[in-house]
Amino acid sequence: MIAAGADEAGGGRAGHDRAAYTHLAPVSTARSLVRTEGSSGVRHRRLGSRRESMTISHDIALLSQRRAEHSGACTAKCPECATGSSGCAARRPAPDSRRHAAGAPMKTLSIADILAGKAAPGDAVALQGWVRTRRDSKAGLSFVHVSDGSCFDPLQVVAKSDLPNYADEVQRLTTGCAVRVLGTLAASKGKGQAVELAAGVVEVVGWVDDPETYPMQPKRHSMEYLREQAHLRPRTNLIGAVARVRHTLSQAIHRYFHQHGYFWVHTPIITASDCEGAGEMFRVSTLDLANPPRTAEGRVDFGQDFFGREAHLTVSGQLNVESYCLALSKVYTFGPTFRAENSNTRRHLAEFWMVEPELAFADLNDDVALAEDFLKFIFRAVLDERADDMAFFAQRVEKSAISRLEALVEADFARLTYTEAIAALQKANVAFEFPVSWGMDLQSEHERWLTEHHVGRPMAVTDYPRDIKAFYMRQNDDGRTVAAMDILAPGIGEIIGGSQREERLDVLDARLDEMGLPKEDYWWYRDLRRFGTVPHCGFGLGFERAMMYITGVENIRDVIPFPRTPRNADF
RNA sequence: UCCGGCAUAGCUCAGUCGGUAGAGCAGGCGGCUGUUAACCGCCUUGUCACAGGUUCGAGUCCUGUUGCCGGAGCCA
Repeated sequence: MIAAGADEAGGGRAGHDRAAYTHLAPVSTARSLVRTEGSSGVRHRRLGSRRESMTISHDIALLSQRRAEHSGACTAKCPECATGSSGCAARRPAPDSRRHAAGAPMKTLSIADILAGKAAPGDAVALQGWVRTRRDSKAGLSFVHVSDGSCFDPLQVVAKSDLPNYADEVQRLTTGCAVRVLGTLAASKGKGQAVELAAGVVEVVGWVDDPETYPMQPKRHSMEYLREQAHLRPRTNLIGAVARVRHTLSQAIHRYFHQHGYFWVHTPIITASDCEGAGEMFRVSTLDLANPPRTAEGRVDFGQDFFGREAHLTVSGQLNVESYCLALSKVYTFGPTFRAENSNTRRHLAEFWMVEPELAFADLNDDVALAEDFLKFIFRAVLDERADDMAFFAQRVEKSAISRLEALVEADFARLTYTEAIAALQKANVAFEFPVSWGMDLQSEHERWLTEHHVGRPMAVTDYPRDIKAFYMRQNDDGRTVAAMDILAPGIGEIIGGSQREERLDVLDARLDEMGLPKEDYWWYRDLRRFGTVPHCGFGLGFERAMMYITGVENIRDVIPFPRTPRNADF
């Protein structure tokens, strides 16, 4: 589905055609490229001083001179160059380009800065980035789209044939070449962009070896192929946008908690604790696998291992963060977590990031309120700060990418107990694959129906049967449910799961016994209930799941830079 | 882990009933144009995933292996 069809030349690309525009998409998400009104004021702040302008002019002259010298040296060293061989290593200016850069005192502007109006037409500007496309005009100029990743849009460089290295280098630029361009920002004479850079100097910082086999060709690639080129795929439109949104979402998460008085607790990656619950864990060991020490019974003697006991990668920071919650009151953990489950689906990773806040002197109502406020804040931040990338997702990946986020941000979350939800599902005139009965866990189809059809907006389902939930969730007075909650959202289903924690030692112990969990393994967790216990609650948000929801990207492997899945830890 | 699908040029794919392989893009050369994934002409490129089997003959049919994808389970 991902790469159906081969009509890269034609139109009629559906919104779900994820591969089509991953690389060079001329998608115009640039709106007000340069604010003409008042832009001179901005310019003065950044580049307008006489001294800076002179520096830039000097820089251009300097680089021109060095370019000329360099070309001469190249020809002398390399007879092949004269024949026009493009693969000649000796002609490549890479070593010299360091000198060029070192000798350039001018401040380089990012494309994001330029498009934000920090330079105005007429300003001298230095730009550095990677070539997306080159289009030549025999009339004596080339159009080179350069991207530096600072924002979605590339900047068009107009290079004229009077450049000293025009025929020798500019016309040999291919997709992926790294360039540094000094020039003058100008209002574009063409359509499709408001401004462009009239090049005074085009310096090739890094050539592309063998352009024919450069993996990121200016065409559609399948998502599967891009995963195999994970080191180069950030140069595509899609993965670049994902990377920027990931950053913005991460920053928004930290900002939300910081602004609301939560402390970020760095819970451990390696855990020797046995009490993190079910789920296969990755073992951490320094033992010689071929010849491990054995106990008298013939078992592997982990007492001789690095930590003196078995150790694993964490599957959740929750239990650890609870201990800091019962001291700092409002805390959260945000880091990588690991599951060694052999689950190969589009929604699972062996290594993923999780956000887990924990709040003391608080109950399930506070938990739901926090989740709602938190989700609205972080989604709003992405909409506000990455409008360019979100426009791309809405245009090329998932039509409703923006609208459903806006709907969530505006919505008043509904609330339903599990028992009420089951009643509603049983009354629904819908043929569910899994029959509905009290005591069962809600399937994805049930969650989707509840949030999309029953209430038609984001919702919290609370108070689930105790028998289908974890040992640490607080038992309700009815004796058969626990104070757990899931946040469900249209278009995805469950996005957050949380609970009020069992703060009563006797109830917790009874629960541990019931589930056959050895109390001694939970000694420090139980201590928290012995020494100044308080009602507290928290929830977990899978960061990549949130990324999928935001971007509409269907496979979780494409919203994380280097995905780890069964049989795949390349890069 | 289970079920299903797929594997052909650097990339995206076509390949009919079994008869030794094709298009577009990329790349090269030329033309044309303030171009917009430009366009036009010509040219270059193959261990048909791997290992067996059936057959006069296998990209095509059969078996196995590996990898990838989707769904389920598990979950975030």
